[in-house]
Amino acid sequence: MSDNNQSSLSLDDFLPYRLSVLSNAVSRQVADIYEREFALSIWQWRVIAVLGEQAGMTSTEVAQRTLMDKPTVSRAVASLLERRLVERVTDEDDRRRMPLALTDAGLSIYRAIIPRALACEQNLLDSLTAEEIQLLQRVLGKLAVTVSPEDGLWKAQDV
Amino acid sequence: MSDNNQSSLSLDDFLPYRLSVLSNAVSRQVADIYEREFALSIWQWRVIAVLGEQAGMTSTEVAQRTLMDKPTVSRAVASLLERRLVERVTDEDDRRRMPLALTDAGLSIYRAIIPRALACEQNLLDSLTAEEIQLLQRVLGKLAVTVSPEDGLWKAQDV
DNA sequence: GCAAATTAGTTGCAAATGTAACCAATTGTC
DNA sequence: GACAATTGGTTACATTTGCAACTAATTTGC
Repeated sequence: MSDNNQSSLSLDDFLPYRLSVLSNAVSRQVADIYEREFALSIWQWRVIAVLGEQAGMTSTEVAQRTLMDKPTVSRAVASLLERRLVERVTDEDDRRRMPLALTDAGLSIYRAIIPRALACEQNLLDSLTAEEIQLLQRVLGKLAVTVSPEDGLWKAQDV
Repeated sequence: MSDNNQSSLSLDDFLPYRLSVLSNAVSRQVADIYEREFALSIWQWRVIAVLGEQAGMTSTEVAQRTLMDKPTVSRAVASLLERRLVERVTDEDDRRRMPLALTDAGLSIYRAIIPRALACEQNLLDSLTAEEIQLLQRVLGKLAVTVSPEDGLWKAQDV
């Protein structure tokens, strides 16, 4: 927070480190919800989250959307299929594509997690003023564009 | 960035997700420096970074400081010892403790990386105004306290 | 001053990752 | 319409990971 101008680096003041530390702490809080209560991995939760937002995505689309790599999506989907939280059909117009959707069970888990996750987020935001929140959102957007201008944002690891 | 009040969640607007995505993108940029040019893993780089800041720490202290777990530190230190970037002595007052320090080679790598890392950070900050930077620092601090009040901050994964 | 409990650090092992190789269906090109 | 190139998706394999068990040195309690 002090001198990040020339040749000295204090890890604690180093933005990438601070972001990482914060992001991980926040992720852990959210993870407690879906891991502990629903036995979902981060990846499984992400698949559910995007399918909840938009049904009918294929594995590849989920991967692009969430920045998971293909094998990770494949495995997450496999276990979700097994648990009957997700179902999959073959697109007859292009039989390589296999659009996914939440089952009723998957949807109800999705709906159970959402308010918890939002409450968790709200808990964080409650420590900030309205101006700070607004500015944080703007700054995160700006930084995201700066680091990966191509895709506008996106590059993740743990929700 | 829109409605995160009640029952709908847009992953893109979800703070934990945004933080994660951003943090990972930023980490990747920094990682390019120490991985590509110096063949250091994140863990190895972190050990070097803290020893560069404060020599004489033991593995356990490094672990606490950087939130790595003990085996990870142990392995990172082992490879750094092998590459003669770090040296280790046995504390004769407590022969379990083995304080670490950078060798000359380690120090010169440290010094080579620092300006690159800071430039990378600066590149990010350049997209923000002075007020935004100041406020970002404050907000990150507040959020860190909110997520993990005990240790004030700390919980990381990739620099 | 000795046994139990603690602490520093390492190692074993099982699970999670990611890269690359892979199969299958589709598209493009000639 | 056949063959190369592409794309959706899975599988194999080597590496990384993190927990738990372990050894060694030290401290505590009695």
